[in-house]
Amino acid sequence: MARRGQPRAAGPSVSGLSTEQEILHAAACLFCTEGYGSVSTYKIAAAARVSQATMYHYFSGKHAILLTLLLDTVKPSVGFAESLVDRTESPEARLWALCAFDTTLLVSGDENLGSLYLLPELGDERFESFHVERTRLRSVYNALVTQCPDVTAPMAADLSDLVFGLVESAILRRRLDNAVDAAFAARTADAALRVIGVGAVAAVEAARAGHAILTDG
Amino acid sequence: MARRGQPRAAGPSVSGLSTEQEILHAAACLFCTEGYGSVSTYKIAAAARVSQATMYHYFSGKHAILLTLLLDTVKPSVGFAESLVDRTESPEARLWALCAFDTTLLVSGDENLGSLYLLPELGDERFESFHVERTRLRSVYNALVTQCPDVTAPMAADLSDLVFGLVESAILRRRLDNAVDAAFAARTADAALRVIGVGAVAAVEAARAGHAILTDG
DNA sequence: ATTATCTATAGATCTATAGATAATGC
DNA sequence: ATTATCTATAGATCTATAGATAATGC
Repeated sequence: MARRGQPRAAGPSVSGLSTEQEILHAAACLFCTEGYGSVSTYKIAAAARVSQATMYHYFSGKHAILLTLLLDTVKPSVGFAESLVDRTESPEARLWALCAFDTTLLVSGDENLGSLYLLPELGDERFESFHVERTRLRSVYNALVTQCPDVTAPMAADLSDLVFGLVESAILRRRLDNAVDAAFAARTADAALRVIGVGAVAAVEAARAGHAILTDG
Repeated sequence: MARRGQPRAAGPSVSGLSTEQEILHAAACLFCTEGYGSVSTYKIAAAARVSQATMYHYFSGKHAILLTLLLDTVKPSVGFAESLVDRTESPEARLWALCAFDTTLLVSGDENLGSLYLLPELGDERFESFHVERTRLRSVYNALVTQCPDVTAPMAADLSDLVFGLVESAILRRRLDNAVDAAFAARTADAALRVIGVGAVAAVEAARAGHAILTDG
């Protein structure tokens, strides 16, 4: 199973990751903690233990690395969100599940990958396809919030933005305090239902049904 | 009132701002939209219509510009927050006022200055004094949430982080949709009270009293 | 004399490519 | 032959400083 091509000067990957994965991992770590523009291709390559030129064998430039990371991070959320649209559980239960799912993604993993969503450099048009995915995700939040019986039509857009914001604030929280416990996602989802005005009794039932969506699949 | 020194080649400021203010304004705009590491001192100087070297007359480097912007932005929040600590209104009312005040600051002004809080580059030790101020602000959120009678002690830290996150999510919202109406801050403050479990009746009274704090001063 | 600005530039760094090298596959 | 990697480097860009210049203040 040995690979083709000149061997890496620094020796093979200890983690067993492919070179491409090692580059992505190193870049994710650096982009999240030091920023995009502040990190050079040289620095990424050094962290991935390859020469700077080797990066170009896998990616056309730094922007292509970031785009890959962004799409890999957002796509699971979009996939789960869109799978909820046609389910028969109540909108509150599905919203609970979506909030808990996304919060879990944001607070798990070695790096705080959600940080990538906050980079000002994402305004660059090269990252347009990421924004398309993110907008799809927001649309599902908006659809579920709108369907909740407690939500009146004029408030729906506003409340769905507040809920979306509450979930994404997990990114900010994690920066301050990397130790987030396992139940944090459930508490965030509970708080989301309170934000849209679901009463205490209905919220308990929605949380139960939402949790069931996550566990049965 | 003419100023000393060689005149600026590009002519005097049209806006009436001092050169130093023009540099800060240009840098704020660029840092928020393009990032910190991605913006060169040359680009800031060009936007401020001075030579790149002139920047160094006012600031020891790019980091000093960012630190000035950060402290100028966070200090009004800290000042207001700490003025609330010794007031006699209910903790819910004071929390409402703080959320509304901070949200208003985040959504007003030409630039989305709150974006600066999200830059990964803030991990650099040069920005430590900003983090000290931000921690003081968080402490007031935590103190007010803890004092609310609806909040049980084991939940207090978590709920105050959720509230703090909800307020800061105004930064993310504004990036998506710069047109935020005047009542958005009040709706965010209302949502914050729901997050910590204040009942509907008590929330109306807290919002009224909180609003009074903002208007009487 | 002091101040604010400018021009010029040295030295550092960064990106992207050209071309060599060392492995496997056929 | 193909692939993955390396070394070397051209050219672009960026930071920070040195030193000149053009205004006001005394």
